[in-house]
Amino acid sequence: MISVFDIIAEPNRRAILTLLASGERTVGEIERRLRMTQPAVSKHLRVLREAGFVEATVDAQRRVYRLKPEALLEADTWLEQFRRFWSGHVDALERHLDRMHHPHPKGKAGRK
Amino acid sequence: MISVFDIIAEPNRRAILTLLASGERTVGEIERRLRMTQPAVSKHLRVLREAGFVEATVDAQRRVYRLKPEALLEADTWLEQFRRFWSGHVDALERHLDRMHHPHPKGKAGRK
DNA sequence: TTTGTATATGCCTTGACATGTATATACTTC
DNA sequence: GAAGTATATACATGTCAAGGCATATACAAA
Repeated sequence: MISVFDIIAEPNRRAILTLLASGERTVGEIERRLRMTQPAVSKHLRVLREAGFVEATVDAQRRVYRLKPEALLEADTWLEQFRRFWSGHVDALERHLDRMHHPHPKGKAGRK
Repeated sequence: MISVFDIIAEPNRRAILTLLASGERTVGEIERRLRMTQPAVSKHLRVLREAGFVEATVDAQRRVYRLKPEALLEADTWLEQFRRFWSGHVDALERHLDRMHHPHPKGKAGRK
């Protein structure tokens, strides 16, 4: 089971996703737009397809690929836990950092 | 230059970031909480530190690590381009998917 | 049916990275 | 200073993924 994070770790894959965010494309279009070799594109598309990030419909010899944005939700959800740090005002961040600098009341590790 | 996406692609690294989101910790604390070996923790922390995701202060033999949340902003920013797909109402997504199904008025690729 | 176009796949090489074990370093306490 | 604690680093190893090239497959046009 490959994770969302593995998917978006690859730059070319991110580029493909970004491109598809603007509308569906054929393999050839992606190939030319992103200046990748055709096999490279096909392979990335396969990964993206099997992971549920894109889907394709057949048009004669062409395959038209289309984004399945829901798949990215998980990554966004994970980032949510950090969003509080930068969203809102700088103050919120500052207050937090401030808090971070004080010793937390956790179980003091050094048992010696 | 290692990217944000490479950083968060590693599960243990994500775990460390999540843990640090709740407050600063020493290496030993991380080690025990996440049940990783000490060298593993140190190595991931090194990567995180050099990439600007955490910082450490010295306390005798201990190093207290602390999150630098700003570093994650870039990932959040990248995801922003997809957020419109799922944010708001289902309608928004449906309308989009609908649009995606229609042939886009791009340069028809097949020049033959 | 031959030729061209569009996409997928197989094989191979290469490089990056995560981990484990062992060890070095620094500090502290006795 | 000797022994223990906390962390970093070196080295060796295994895994895995990305890319290149060649080729297979499917469809189309002539």
